[in-house]
Amino acid sequence: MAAPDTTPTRREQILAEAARLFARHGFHGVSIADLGAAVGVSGPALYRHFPGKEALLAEMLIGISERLLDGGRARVHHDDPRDSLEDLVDFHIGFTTREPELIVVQDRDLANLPEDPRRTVRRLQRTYVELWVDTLRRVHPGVPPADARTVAHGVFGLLNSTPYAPQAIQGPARGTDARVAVLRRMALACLDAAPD
Amino acid sequence: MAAPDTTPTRREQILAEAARLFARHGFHGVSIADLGAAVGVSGPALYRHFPGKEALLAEMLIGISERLLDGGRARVHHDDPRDSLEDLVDFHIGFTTREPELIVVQDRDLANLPEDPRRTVRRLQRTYVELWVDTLRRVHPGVPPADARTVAHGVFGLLNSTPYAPQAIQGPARGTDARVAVLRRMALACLDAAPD
DNA sequence: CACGTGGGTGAATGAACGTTAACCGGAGCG
DNA sequence: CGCTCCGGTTAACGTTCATTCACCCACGTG
Repeated sequence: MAAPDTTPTRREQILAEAARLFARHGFHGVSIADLGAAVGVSGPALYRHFPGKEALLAEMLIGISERLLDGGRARVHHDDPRDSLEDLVDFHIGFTTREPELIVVQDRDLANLPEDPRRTVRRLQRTYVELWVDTLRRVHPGVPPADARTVAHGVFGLLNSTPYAPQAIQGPARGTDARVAVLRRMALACLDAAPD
Repeated sequence: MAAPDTTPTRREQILAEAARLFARHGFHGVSIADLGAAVGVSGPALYRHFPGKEALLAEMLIGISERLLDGGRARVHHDDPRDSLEDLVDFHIGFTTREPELIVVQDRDLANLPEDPRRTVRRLQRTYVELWVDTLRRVHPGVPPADARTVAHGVFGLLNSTPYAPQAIQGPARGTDARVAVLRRMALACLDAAPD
């Protein structure tokens, strides 16, 4: 494959900086002017790229949920559901380690979305959860759906704790590999704790 | 023991409503006027009880961290560290099920605190984490501190996922007991997954 | 009974912010 | 060359809010 375009478009720069800043200060803690400054333009220039601040957040959050859902779907097609489950874990861990800011924004600032995109995001999230629930129940058929949902939410909470680790909050760190290994083991242990 | 004073002071009413509203809409999503309305007075009346909006948040968050730390400390004095660990799990689950809004506010709105109280909260939180880390390492002496910290954060993420469960978001629900049981099993499984 | 104080009120103030308006320079192109 | 977008700029606007002011009522107490 050819080297992908290395220079991000202005639009992508803005979304990336917005993710960083929203993660650090919260949606309302970042002004349009701040965000402009972060990409080297000032204030109202952003309106050339997005219809407004909320629309920007909407695009970010919908993007995240879609990437999660798409990635998840791509990994549930193994013959052995156990393999699917492990792949889901690895995929999710990869996402949280590669883009901790997106994880933070996604569950911190959902409430700041207008009604309409919020429903979209929630629908996508629900579908992603169901992916896990179904796979889990294929591995452990005895588990009631409600419990499987509890397990799925719990495992997300567990894996999404990465961004709050002291080191992870600014830039990738030394101990990343060790943390990934520990999280992986914990997640699988949780998923196996489901039955009985 | 005598029945404790059943009528909360105005101050407590305000803190309770603030927790509810902040959890639902975020710190910046709730105006002083909203908050006043929620307790049946209007706007500036709150300044009779708190020096300002941020001070109110500070008191709430410091209160939460202190209650967690105190509760945690009260449970690590067993002879068998394994008992301490299980008590810590039960205590923490109790807190998250009894007061989901506080958990939400605590990790969503920490960033909205002024520098000074924020440091206080973080210090309290760190101490609470160390309580878990120490207890965990007493049970599994081989685990390196960094890994133990990863485990502790992960378990918090897991247990704190309760408030985001569809049912828990508004009022205590029917399936609470089942969820508690599942979470407990997962938490213990995580804690035992720590060593190799 | 006077009175101070605790807890309220509505109106005024001032800052921060999202958004819009008016204007502009340059790159591609007929 | 001249025109049209594209992506900037600064200044203005209007709202929303936290906070402060000036005033007020109702108690409990000396």
